[in-house]
Amino acid sequence: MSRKTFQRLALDERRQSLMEATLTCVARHGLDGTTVRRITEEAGVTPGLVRHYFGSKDELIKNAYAYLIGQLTARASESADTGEDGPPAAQQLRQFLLGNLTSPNLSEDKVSLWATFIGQIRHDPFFAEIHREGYREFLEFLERLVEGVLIDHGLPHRGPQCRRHAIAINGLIDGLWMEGSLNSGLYNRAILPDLAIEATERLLGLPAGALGTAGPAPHAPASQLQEEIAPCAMPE
Amino acid sequence: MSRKTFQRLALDERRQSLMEATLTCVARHGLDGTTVRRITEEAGVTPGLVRHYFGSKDELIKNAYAYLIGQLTARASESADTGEDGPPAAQQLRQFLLGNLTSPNLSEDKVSLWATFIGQIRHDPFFAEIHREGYREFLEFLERLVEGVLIDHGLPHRGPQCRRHAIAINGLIDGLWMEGSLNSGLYNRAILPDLAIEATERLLGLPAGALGTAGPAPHAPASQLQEEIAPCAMPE
DNA sequence: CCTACTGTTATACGCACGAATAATTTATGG
DNA sequence: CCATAAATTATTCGTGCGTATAACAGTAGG
Repeated sequence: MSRKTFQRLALDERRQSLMEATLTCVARHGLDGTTVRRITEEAGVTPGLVRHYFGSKDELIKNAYAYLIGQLTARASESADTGEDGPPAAQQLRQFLLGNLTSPNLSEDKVSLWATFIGQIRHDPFFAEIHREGYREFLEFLERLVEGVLIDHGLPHRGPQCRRHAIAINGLIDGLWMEGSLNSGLYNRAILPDLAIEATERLLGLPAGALGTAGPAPHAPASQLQEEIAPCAMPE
Repeated sequence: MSRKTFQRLALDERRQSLMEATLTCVARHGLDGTTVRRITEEAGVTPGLVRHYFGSKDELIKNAYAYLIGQLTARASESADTGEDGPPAAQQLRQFLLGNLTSPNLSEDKVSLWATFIGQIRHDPFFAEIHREGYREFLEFLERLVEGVLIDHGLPHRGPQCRRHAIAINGLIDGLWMEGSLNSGLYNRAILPDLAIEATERLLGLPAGALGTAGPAPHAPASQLQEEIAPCAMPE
């Protein structure tokens, strides 16, 4: 009986591969269905490696959560490119909303993962800390976008007011993202981007169309209705 | 060694007691930490009863979820009493917002339970069905409230428009409810009710104060702050 | 080419789980 | 007050889990 042949991987590659396999398992089978054996099978290795790289299953799962949140917030921020000579604030905010309410962020997998881990916040301060950090980053980023838009429109933009607006818009995004990802079928979720943009304009007191209400995006073609694919897309 | 003395309970009482013990366990230990032995210990009975009343642990958990959602939606609807001679629509909507963004609905336990089960939707159509029904009920109720308010203010209230408004406000409530319940400490969650009311006024295009922005509720005293304080903890 | 190192596999152990079955107690109706 | 059914307990069984340990194999330096 011969041993399995294997490949030595760099430390970070192996760790990353195990974390991604973990997220795949949690998304596919839930936390309770995620076992060390399944994770390592998904990653194509044997169970012993979990101990070798993370010490325990719990540690692996915590690291996988931090990895996921890092990806989510990074992608959310990237969608609105705030460069030195970036687009005007209104368009940045618009892209931010779009980025959160279309594929790939609007995904049943992602919201499922996200919710599963939220359920752990109460039982382990580590999860709470990761969540808090991600939320803070998201909120502050949004607050800066809001401030820029208000300035451009000559509206009052003192600190507390911007923060209140950011909290409300963030709530709106979160709620729509969740229900849209779960896709209960009560409405076509393709309406969400427009709906969020219009709602944001009203929340900020902007004139209708200030964020470019019509159509999905300046450069994208009109047919966005096509259902996004990616049934089992792993976080890359 | 003598046997444990026990009490015969009516079928529904026993079932309910087991479902509540299940929710307690899930909230306290997560789904993966919820075992038949723990559930029945919490309920003060022996593990055999799970099989007797629900057939299996999985069935028990599904029933517990349905029970939870039933409670949540019922309480949400009750908070705005829509009787024959109930209060004006604006106050009903206001109470609805308040009911969802103050204790006891704004609770870490509840959002933790809720998220845990959301994570199961993808793996079992039963959970998806329960969620869909609860969401539909919530949304339709909200839509009716919105319609009433728009009519009272002489604003356009055709069907599609009301629905869009309801979707947005529902998203807002969901998002604020979640982050507020998790209480990451980035802001005092006592500001949420006012914030939501103001945001809803803007979303619907109502004049400021139309929903009664000042103070928590007509009958409640001004000091609502006394509850959980948790002042803005400064991360870093 | 050898040797030391460590990433990786293979195997085993102890434990807690869900479920099934048997024994016993409570309630009910004539 | 007894007989009978149903509710509840007590115990057992097999399984899969997380983890620990030892054997093996790929890799690098001399």
